[in-house]
Amino acid sequence: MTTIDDVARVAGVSTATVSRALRGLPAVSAATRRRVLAAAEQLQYAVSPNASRLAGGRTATVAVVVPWITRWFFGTVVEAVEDALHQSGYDLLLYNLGGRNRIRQRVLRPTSLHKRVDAIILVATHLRPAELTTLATLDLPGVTISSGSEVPGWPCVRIDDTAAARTATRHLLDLGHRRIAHLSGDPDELAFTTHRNRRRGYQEALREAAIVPDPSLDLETQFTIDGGNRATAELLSRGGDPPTAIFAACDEMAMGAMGALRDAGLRVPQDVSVIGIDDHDLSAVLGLSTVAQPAAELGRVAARVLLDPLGGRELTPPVRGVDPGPHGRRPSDPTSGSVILPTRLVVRDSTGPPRAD
Amino acid sequence: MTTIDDVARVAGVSTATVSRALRGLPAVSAATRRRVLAAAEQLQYAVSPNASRLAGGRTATVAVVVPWITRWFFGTVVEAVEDALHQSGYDLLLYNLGGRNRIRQRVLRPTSLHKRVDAIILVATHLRPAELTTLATLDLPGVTISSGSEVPGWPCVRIDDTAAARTATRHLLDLGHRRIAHLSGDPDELAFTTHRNRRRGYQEALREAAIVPDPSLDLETQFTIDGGNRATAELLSRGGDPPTAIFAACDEMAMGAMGALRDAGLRVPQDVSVIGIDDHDLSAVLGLSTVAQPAAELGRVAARVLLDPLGGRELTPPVRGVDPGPHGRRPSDPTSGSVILPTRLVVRDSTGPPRAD
DNA sequence: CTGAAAGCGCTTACAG
DNA sequence: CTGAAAGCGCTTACAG
Repeated sequence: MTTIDDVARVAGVSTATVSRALRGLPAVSAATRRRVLAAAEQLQYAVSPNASRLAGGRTATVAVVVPWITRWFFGTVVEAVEDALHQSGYDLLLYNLGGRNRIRQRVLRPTSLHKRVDAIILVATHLRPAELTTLATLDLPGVTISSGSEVPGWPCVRIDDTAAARTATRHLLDLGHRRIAHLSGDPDELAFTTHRNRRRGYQEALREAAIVPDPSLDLETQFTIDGGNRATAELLSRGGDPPTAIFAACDEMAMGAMGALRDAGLRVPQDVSVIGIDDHDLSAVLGLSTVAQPAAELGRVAARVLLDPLGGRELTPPVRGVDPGPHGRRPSDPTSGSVILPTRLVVRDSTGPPRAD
Repeated sequence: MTTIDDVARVAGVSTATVSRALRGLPAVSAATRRRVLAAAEQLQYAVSPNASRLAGGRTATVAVVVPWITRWFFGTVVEAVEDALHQSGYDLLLYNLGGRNRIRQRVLRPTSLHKRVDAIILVATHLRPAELTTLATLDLPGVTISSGSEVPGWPCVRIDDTAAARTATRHLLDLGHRRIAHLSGDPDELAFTTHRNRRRGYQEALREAAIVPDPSLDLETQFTIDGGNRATAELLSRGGDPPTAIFAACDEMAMGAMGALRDAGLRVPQDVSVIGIDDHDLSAVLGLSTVAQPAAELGRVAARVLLDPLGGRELTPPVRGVDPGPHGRRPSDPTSGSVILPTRLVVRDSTGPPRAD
């Protein structure tokens, strides 16, 4: 294996000079730099990340923690984050919680991320008190996306969930619907603040229309196609007065709802209207009305918010305490750098006026 | 930051003993081990991965290269691989090619993965000759999943694409269809051997039924919902004699096709039958008939095939050359360890007999 | 602009 | 079973 010593020998300089030349540091003459680069090229030299990181005191690695990489929102976020990190010279260490507690314990405990990453991106994950303490102990910079928990000192990049839900619900109200069901996430799911805020928006919109929310129309299930499917099937199996419209807290649940309606012989939107939140890839094809959220943009912005203070390739230690410096986050302003990105109502074929009968 | 020296001091032993005790090596007395573990616990000590890897000569990291993390198949594979790797103590370094050449160059060049990972998992990626040379130069163990290219010395975990396509097509033939269209992947896509094999299965099934494949019914597009949508729209816009059934090379394309058919006012399956390959999460909800492939199982098996010779947590250097040793792969048997997993026809509501007219 | 030397925090023969 | 010491391959003051 060729090392920095080999390059130094071939170029006729010291290893210190090789190190500087290869990293583009200023204190190297043009001629020397050329010789070093030529030697490195000739030897097909690649720096050892472990040696470099050990000596340099930084890992150039960011942990990305997501609940379920297979779901549209998280996959899209990770794709954007991966691109941004790699462009800035950072490695991406992926942790997929997947609802498994053993993974949670491995990731969210003091000894696992410690010394392993320079920063953390936490996507839609609700933290238990002990886990928050762990993160505080780690004392690493980080950013949350669609935060399930506020982490002190970490900015959060998100949409306004309450407003998005209100927009979706109001769209149904404007069409004339009065009995509007809501499919919400399981409170045990990882980011239940998302569910809570979307429910709040739903209820606010109803109340603004002088409708008292009917608890029997508000179902908790999984944030998945299958969850939406089962919840809707249950709603329909109850008998009584079914809703004329369904607001699902995400597009995947909305798709599941559409499937259940079809199975029950009901037409969308003639018999029941359906709207979600996301603008999933499939939504356009299925004609699903939705409130679009910019998942990729959330990832891009989060990476930028995180990396800017880190200084791109030149990591400076996270700033803490009394004097936060020019880029520092003030303890009194724990969400400095937080960003809320806009959503947009997209009306397609799955929503229409209720039947006249 | 607490180091191994701190633990050694508190436990009253040398750092060598701490190192051995913490890693569970046998040559430590029970009493000493207890003291060391207690000291480590008390100090909240976590080993520095970089120092450990530099000294130990292994990275305990596996690179996972996928074309598009946002697509169902790759997301599902990555989820399974991530679980298996983390359980075995390996980090997962994610590379999402995303059709971007700059990423390709960063990943698939000699200096990027070198010294950074112990092994590579390459998912459905077709390699150019120069990239194959690069991998040979890196001389790392690896495994391909749904291989786009045979990498010498790397086993491949996959389904039989030709057989899966034949099964799907035969299902349509058995229902009485004669004009069956095929939606295939773009030849520039990353894993075009997949497309080629699925086309072959389609054509073989037709020929077995004494039907000459009609090139005008065989469309190349992207392996996505949108690709299937546009290809189907084009098929329908041509006029003439439309197909009575569509075999899409993956479920996402099939979903796009269903959308285009709906937009054209055609019913599935009364007017046109549709079948895909995958068994995507959404397929059950949409009632899409398909040939199911075990994406998660492909990932699990690939991780096992890769990690078994690596010896789990105790990495031994990859075996090369004349004497491959007990776990080695013989140069004369480049795909030793390769696995083909079974697929399964799943008939739902999107396929039926052609119209009688 | 350049180099000698210390140091990053571990692991691993080697010796006992 | 345990320890002293060398070494992994870099980076970084420090000195010039």
